[in-house]
Amino acid sequence: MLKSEEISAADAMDGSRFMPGLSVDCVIFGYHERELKILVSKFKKTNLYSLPGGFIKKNEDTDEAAHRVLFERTGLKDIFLNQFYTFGNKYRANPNAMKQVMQANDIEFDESHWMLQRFISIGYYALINYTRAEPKPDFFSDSCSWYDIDEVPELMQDHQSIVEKALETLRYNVDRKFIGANLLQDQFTMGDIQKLHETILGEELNRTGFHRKMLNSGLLKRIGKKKTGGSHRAPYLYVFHSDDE
Amino acid sequence: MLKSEEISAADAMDGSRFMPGLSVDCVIFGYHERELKILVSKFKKTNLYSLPGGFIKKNEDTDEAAHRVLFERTGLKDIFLNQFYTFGNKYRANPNAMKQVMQANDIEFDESHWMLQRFISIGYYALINYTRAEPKPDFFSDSCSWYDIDEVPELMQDHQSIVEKALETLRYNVDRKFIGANLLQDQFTMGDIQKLHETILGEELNRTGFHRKMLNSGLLKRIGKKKTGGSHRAPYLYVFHSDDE
DNA sequence: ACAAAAGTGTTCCAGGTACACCCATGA
DNA sequence: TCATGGGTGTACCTGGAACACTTTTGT
Repeated sequence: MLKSEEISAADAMDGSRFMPGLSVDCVIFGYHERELKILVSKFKKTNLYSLPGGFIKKNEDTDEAAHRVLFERTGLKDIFLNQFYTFGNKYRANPNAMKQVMQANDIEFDESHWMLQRFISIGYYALINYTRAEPKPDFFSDSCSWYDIDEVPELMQDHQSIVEKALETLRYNVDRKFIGANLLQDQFTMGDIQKLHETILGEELNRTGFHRKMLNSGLLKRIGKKKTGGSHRAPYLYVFHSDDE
Repeated sequence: MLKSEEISAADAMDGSRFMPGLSVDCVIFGYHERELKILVSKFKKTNLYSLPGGFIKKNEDTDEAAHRVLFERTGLKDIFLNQFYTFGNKYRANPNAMKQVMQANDIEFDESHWMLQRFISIGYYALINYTRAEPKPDFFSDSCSWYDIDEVPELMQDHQSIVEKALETLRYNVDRKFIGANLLQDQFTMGDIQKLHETILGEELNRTGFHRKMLNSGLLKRIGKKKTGGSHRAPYLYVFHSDDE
């Protein structure tokens, strides 16, 4: 079902379809069992790891390009996506890495190939539901998979600092935007949200204070009790208001 | 003294020097007599107004490009400059306006000229000292001058929304960053800062609360009294700490 | 002496933190 | 019935808003 959207080898190498010297890079966050994770791609037949990214079609908004990359990698649409910074250092070119990639894919190229030039990259971060995503590698990659945020392999170029800036932005926005609504299941307990926030921020939060702050924010709606849990009082379940009101 | 940095007609039109399809646009804020102002350029022999902007040289950081634009328009270096958003709507092209500009400058061009294509623009906002800037038009402009923020003429393309986003970011950051240090003179009274903040935010602030908040922030240093003022108690003068500590 | 604006003290309230206590549930 | 984690009440602290009062200057 994704086939129609997939980029073929010929398409991927046809620089004339894209805005030259420009790319989008996506820091795609997921959350599972108290771990914050991101998606990382590994280029075929190399040891090069990178963020999922792509180029911007000549008749495509940059936001559309980011959504397209996201869809191609995860199969998900209508995702929370946020532009956070544009990386325009003059040394942002990757000739050696890209040569390796093209050689590994038996692609002919010369020194002036467009993929060897300098790129300016627009950084987006996305929040997705870990259980719903089905990570898929692109044409150049043989894997696209989840890594715990502190176990990310060494990334090519400045992608490590892109991740850091994304994480910084996420932390900065954590109690200002609907973070949980995108990273959690539809129904969750107060403890679930608190654990999520603690994982993102990397620090423990006061339980009762957090509880009240969340309730006062008006974002949550209490719906019932859960029982399957362990040997303790069954907590309420909550949903985010925007779901149905 | 600026001559060596000025862009000549030939240079300005030589697209091969720049990253294609990319520009920086600068919202340059100044403050004078309780008015927040920005610099706006007017293209020669047209009625087109735009933000000061420029292209990114092939061997230049985007930040450097923004600083260069700023220097060329104001004669100032080491300016507070902040990237705030990248505008990548697919309709960001300006063929009609640019044709007018080129015709007005007797420049020959055809339909495929690089300046007629789609541009993605990286938005920066700058804070400068109104009294120190010496606004200078560029090659294509016959003026570059200050406009009160609510009396800005109609700007070409989406420049109006760039201004709005810059202002929004400025308001958001007003008590988080060293706003005053960049927009005020070296020495100022508490009333001066309060009036600046009120102007930026577009609302009145509690005098005593503001006073205390500023003192508690630890950013200010009290240095002495001023007397020249009107018929009232002489207020203290302050400087920003970073100036000499 | 009076008006004007600046500096400072006091009070009040909201939000956050901390602690305590009770509640419900499964082993 | 006990351990465990969830829900809620109360006390405290801090920072901002609001108000009053005092201080200093020029007219």
